[in-house]
Amino acid sequence: MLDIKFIRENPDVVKNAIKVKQLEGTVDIDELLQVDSELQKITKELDELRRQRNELDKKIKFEKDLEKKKPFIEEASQLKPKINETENKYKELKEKFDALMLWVPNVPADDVPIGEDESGNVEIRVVGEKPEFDFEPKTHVDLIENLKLADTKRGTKIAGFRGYFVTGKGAILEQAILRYAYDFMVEQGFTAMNVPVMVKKEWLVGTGYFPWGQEDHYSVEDDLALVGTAEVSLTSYYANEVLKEEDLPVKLMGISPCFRREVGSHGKDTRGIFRVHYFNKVEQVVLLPASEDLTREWHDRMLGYAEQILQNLNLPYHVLLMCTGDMGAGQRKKYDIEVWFSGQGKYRETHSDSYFLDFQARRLNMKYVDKDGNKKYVYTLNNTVAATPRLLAGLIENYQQKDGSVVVPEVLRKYTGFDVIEPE
RNA sequence: GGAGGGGUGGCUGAGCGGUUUAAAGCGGCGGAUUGCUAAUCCGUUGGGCAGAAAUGUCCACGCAGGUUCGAAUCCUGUCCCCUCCGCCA
Repeated sequence: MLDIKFIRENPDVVKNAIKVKQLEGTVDIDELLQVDSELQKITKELDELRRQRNELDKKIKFEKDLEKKKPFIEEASQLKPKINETENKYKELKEKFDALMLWVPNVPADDVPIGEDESGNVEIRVVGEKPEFDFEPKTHVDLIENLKLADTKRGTKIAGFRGYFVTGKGAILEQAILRYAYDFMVEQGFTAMNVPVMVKKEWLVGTGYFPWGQEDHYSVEDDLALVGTAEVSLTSYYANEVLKEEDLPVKLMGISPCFRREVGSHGKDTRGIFRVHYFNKVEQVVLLPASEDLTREWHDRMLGYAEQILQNLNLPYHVLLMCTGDMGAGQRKKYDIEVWFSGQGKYRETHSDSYFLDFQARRLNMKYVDKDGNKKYVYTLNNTVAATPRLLAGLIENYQQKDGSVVVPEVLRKYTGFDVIEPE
C-alpha cells in the first residue's frame, strides 16, 4: 500500500507505475482521488457534527437542574439522525476507498528497466561454467524416469494434473538440497522458522499477493488459504506489532511447502517436475529500518546468499534485473536468478529477490520506533534460498554422466550419504 | 467439544455509564544538573484533519454491531489468549 499523501501529490507517478507494470484497468487513480476528496469532505462534516454533540454532552453533564437539562437533551436527540446518516455515508466511502487502495501497485525504482514482459529483463551477470558433454545431455524428464528419482505418472494418479512423487535417492537428494540451504542460512545468522502454510487471507492481502494473485492460490475451509511461499508467514510474523530499531534488521529464514494453482501457465512445462502445484522452498525475509539505501544493500546481499549456494553447488546461472512488466504489483525492484539446465539447453528461473520499501508493512501495520522515538513502517525484502524439486531438476541435468548416472555435488554428500546415483 | 477467566498505549496495569484530559509506573526521546557513569528533577511519548506555530478538533480501550442525549464501562455477535476437563498425532 502506498501513502495516500504520496498518491495525492504524485498522481502521474502512480499512473505511470500502473502503466509500465501492465496493470492498466485494475485501478483508476482519478477515481481513487475523487473518492479520497469526497471522503475528506465527509470526514470534516462528521467531525463537526460530533463536535456539536460532544459540546451538548458536556452541557448535559454539568447542568444539575433537570428542567434546564431538558432542552439540551432534546437538541442532542435531534442531532442523532444527522450523525447516523453522515456516519453511514462515511463508512460507505471508506470501504470504497480502502478497496481501491488495495489495488494501487508500488512504484518501481528508478533503475528498473521499462518493459512489457520477460523480454524486457536485463541480464546483469553470468556466473559459472556450463558443463560440456561429449554426448547429448538428457532433460530431467528422462533422467528422473531412468534413475527412478521421481514418478509423475503415479503422481498424477494420486494428485491430479502436475502431481508427482519424488522417490528413492531423488527424495534423499531433494532433502539434502533443502537441508544444505537451510544450514547455510543459519550460518549467515538468520533465525530458522518452520512456518504455517495455511494462513488467514488477510496476510495474503498484507504481503501483496491478494487481490492481484487471488486466482493463483488455493482456498481451504475456515476461510484460510494455502501459501504460495513461506514469505507470507515470515513477513507477517510481526504484523500489527511495533518493533524497536535496535531489533532491526530482523533476519528470518523459513522452510515450507508452497502451493500454486499455476492458472496463468496452462500447457507450460507440463512434463517432469519443473512446474508443479506444490513444492518445497527455503525462503529468506529481512525487515529493515526505513532506508532505501540500506534496503538496496540488503537486496544485493540476499541475492549474494543465493548465488553463493549455487556456486557451492557448482551450478551455472545468470542474474536478471526484472523489467517493470515482469515484476509483482507490490515490488519496487526484483532480481531473478536462472540456473542453467543442460538438458533443456536454457536458463530457467529458480530464485526471485525483491524489495518493497514500506508497501507490505503498511498493509501489515508493522512498525518500529526509531532512535528519536518516532514510529515508522519497517521496510521488507525477501529472496529464495532454494526451491525444490525445480532446483533438483536443474541439478541432475547438470550433473548427469555419459553412463546415465548422476553425480552428487560435493557439498551435499554429507546429507545424502552417497556420491552418485546409478541406473539400476 | 465442555466449564471458567481475560484482551486497555512501546510495556506493566487502574478505571466498570457523564467528575470535561484513559490514573499510575516502567521504558523511549528532549532538556536541566553533573569529571564520566549512575541517581535526581522538568518536559514529552496513539492516529487523523486544520494551522507556519501556539493551538483547535475528531477518532482510538481486540474486531463488528446495538442500547443511550452520552459507552473503555451495559447488551449481542465474532476473533484471539490463559486455566481446567474430554478427545487426539
